[in-house]
Amino acid sequence: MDFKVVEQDPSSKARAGLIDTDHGQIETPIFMPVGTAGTVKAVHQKELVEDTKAQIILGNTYHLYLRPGLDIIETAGGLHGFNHWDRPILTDSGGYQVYSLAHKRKITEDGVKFASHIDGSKHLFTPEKAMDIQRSIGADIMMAFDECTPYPCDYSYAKKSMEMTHRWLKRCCDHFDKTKPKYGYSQTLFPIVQGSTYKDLRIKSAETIAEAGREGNAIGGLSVGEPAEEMYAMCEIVCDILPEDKPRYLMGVGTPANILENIALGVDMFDCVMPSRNARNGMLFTQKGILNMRNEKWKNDHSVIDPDGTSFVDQFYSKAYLRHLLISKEILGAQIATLHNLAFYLWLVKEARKQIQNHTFGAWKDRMLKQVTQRL
RNA sequence: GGGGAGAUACUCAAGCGGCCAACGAGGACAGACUGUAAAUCUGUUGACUAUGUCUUCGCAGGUUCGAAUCCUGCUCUCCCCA
Repeated sequence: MDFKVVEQDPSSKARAGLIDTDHGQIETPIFMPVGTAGTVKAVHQKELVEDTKAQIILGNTYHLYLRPGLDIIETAGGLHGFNHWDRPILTDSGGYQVYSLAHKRKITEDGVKFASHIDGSKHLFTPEKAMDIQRSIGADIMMAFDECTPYPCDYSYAKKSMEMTHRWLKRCCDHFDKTKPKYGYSQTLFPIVQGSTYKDLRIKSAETIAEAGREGNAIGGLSVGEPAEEMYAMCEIVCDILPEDKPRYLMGVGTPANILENIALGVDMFDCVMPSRNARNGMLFTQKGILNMRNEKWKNDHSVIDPDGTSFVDQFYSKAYLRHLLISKEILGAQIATLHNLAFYLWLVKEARKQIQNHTFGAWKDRMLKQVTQRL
């Protein structure tokens, strides 16, 4: 993997960059749609490429390991061969499941024992195993195995957890470095900053992660319920420590406003289930604000979904029709809404990149922030 | 023509003397969702001059301190026999 900053915004720490992988180039800042189980829910690969303009998607170590299982993915030639996405893939390590499935797992120094959410079977995830699984999946960007701490999180726990995540990182790096890619293209490993909402812990963690000297760095443990201002504060501290010449990936973020604010702090990569999940639940994000498409006010509104939208669905279908589909729980409703939201998120980061290159990012960001947070 | 069963809020459907403005489901309406246990979850859903009052359980009477619940008549629906 290779990264270079191509333009620095003069009014903030925002930058436009390029990531090169063996599966192609990624223009940053970038939003990466989440495809946990090997699919970005409700969207075909063809639509993902041609309509949403996705450049890289996520997969999940925990979910894919449990189902369909690594033997099947390896036989297919890795996840790329399995789902026929031929662009870059990033896999989360299962660290988020340590948080989201907290009541189904037990943490020890060795690793995390999960009781499968599917059948209750027990599975021990260690840093080494997380590397092995991601090698088998064939992710272009692999994530270190960490503990995503909850919010609020008391200081002593946050510190202990962070220190363990750092020890796990060492094990991840060692194991990554002594194993090889399985499918003939290169893979890289991103370590993850933790430290909850504590400034000193975040500083310590960012320094540790920077010292690991990997090709890119991630910020985790945020957007877990803390106020946005705390997220920004932590992100700022961390971004200032993480090396400038490597991509910074803020995990699990966020709303359009969160993304703009964090781009301004120097973040290059984002992922979030929000555009896809909320789409399925009837929420549309647009330049002009947020629409709850299930609301009665759209019932007889036959104007196009989003006149500013870049997806074909935006001008092709009406609000009234989309509302009908969503209310009726018709599958097409989820598909249209997801296409719209992902296309919007990808437009947002692409436009941010353009504004950074034009040195107009600051004013544009302020204007967008006012708009995207509106409730329509 | 004879016999039987039933009519409950937008719909279906519990309740069968007081704990009933009435279980539950659907629908409708609103909200939540941030490295996806999520095409999921939560709340509201008779009216109002709203920590209380009023009007509701086919219609009209009656019994009772008290009725959606018991009695009488009527209207309508469904089933079986002729």
